[in-house]
Amino acid sequence: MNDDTQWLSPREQHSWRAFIRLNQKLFARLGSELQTQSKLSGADFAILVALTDDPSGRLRFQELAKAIDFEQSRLSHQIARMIKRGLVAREECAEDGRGAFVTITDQGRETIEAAAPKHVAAVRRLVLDAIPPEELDALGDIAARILKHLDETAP
Amino acid sequence: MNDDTQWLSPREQHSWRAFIRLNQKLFARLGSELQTQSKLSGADFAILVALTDDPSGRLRFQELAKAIDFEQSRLSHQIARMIKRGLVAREECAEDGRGAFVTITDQGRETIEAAAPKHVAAVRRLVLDAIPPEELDALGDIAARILKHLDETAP
DNA sequence: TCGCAATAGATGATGTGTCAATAATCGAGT
DNA sequence: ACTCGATTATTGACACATCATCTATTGCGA
Repeated sequence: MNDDTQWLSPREQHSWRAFIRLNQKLFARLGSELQTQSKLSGADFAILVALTDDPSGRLRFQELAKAIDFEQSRLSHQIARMIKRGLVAREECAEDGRGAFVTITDQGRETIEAAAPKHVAAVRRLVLDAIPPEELDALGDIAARILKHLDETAP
Repeated sequence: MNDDTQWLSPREQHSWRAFIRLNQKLFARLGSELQTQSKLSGADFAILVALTDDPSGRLRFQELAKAIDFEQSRLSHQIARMIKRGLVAREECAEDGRGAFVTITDQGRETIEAAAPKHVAAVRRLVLDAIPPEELDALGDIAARILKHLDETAP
């Protein structure tokens, strides 16, 4: 192994591993609470929130995909499953014969309205209660910084 | 909706959403680079690293599961797939008739030794280059704090 | 208006994660 | 020595993600 590799320093490694581990545990935990309390996956939740955020309660596939950062195909499968469960519906698009809207159903609305408070409570209990507001701000700043960098180093 | 819910303040929401989004994007990106450069999933990588970390290159399922924070069943499926690809092997355990070891194969070793430098480079390029060392430390501290809280609030 | 690249979305194959149920073995207490 | 609960790992079913491929439509330029 032609070793000009810049391995992580112990300090770097320590922080990086903590970060990785946090992500695995935290999102596993949040996902599992969502699942047992509200029968929703994280993806379900994100989609229902995005649809609720829009005044008309409906979005084109592309818009929705962009809003929650899903790939086209992932979204297509996801929506197919959600239609089967009655959470959303497909609606043909008049102006563009190829396109379609995704709309939230009444059942979808009820579901998200019941789920959201529980989810917020979980976030508060698991994360916000663990760190003071300044640190949350710091976390947000760092996240935003890395995100920006990621977008600049676009694939 | 009986609303005594403590919704997130705009400030909280801002930080929290950035954090979520970071996780989705960053790990998707790292995973996809790992996949295309080294034909490994994040799980494959974690397992090979854990096995390499151990001097004997072999671990009991339980130890391995604990080391990388996998559930039993997930690990079992994962190892089954990796055996099929020749990256690891199963070895019966003499002292405990129930148990088994997972050992890294030569091919597994070659694979991880080729993959690791590329992965480290990706972490450096995508993350460490985006933030100064103090912020990485801060990130590590916050992550550790939340992790500790998560373990205390055990499920 | 014809031709064709680009766009919108669907689909099937495959790999991955989770849950519930199962089977084998261990070990502590009787 | 026996029994029974705990531990160790596997399995099958299903939800989810990704990739490559496919179809239909649009819209642009010759």
